[in-house]
Amino acid sequence: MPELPEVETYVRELAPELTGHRVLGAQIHWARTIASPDAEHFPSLIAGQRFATLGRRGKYMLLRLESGMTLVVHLRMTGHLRVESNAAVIDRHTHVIMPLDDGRLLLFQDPRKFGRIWLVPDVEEVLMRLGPEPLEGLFTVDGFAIQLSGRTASIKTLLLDQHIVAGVGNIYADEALFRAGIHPARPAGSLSLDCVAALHTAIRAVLADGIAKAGSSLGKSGLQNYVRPGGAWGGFQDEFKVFRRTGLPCLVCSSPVERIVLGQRSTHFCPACQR
DNA sequence: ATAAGGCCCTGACCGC
DNA sequence: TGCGGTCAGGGCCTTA
Repeated sequence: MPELPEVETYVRELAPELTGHRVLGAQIHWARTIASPDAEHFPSLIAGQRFATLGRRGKYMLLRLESGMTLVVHLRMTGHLRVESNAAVIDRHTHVIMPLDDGRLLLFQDPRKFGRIWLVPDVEEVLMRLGPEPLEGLFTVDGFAIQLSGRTASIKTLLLDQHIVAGVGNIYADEALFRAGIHPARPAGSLSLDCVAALHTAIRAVLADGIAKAGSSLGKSGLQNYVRPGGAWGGFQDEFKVFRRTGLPCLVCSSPVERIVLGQRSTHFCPACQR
């Protein structure tokens, strides 16, 4: 599941492939992938546009075009954006095909069909509700504490709320809570300022480590798995302390890692280290 | 405004 | 081997 580190890896590795190249058009095989404009108008609008710079906001990829418009891509659960020379990789999960000016193909593939693509003049149309970037200066301990104060929902649930902080998903939420020593079911408003500060530090550290390892590949088969744009696996799954380690000994204290469900999401934690 | 639940989707996995 | 049922899960929508 692509979260901030996985999307950042995509952006870094796709940028040299796409920058300066022109899109010739688009074939759309699953109309709902195109969120804006509609699938009918998308191909003529993207045709002829040249990629300028690539960026990221939360879990959204921003492919900026020389025209000033931006191609925004959200991979959701199982989306893949890749550049291929060989049309043989086109399969029934390939929902958008964008030929490039040098004969290569920019492909959007997604077995689960949750991923979305926008082509917009102003990215704020898509991103306006997102909270601060966790690795940038606007994400502060004080601001984070204000967002959590008075909230009765579990801290795990609120870490997944993109309005509070952008880019954290299930993997990095569990790992950050472990690093901060906080029980995921704690009501968010019950955390002391010290706890909030520790969590703030842990979120930044775990995301930075995830980026350094090029994201987390979970070992599921085929397109179900996150892989880097060139097909290589990420490496952060080898650093997990609790995520999908249910029943295995905590790497710090040897207590069995537990799994609970919070906000309809699997949640993993060490009952001894996190209270 | 907040919290909780449903929905979109389909491959993988499980039990029989 | 084959088959039906269940699960995962980000973001958005509805309901209370």
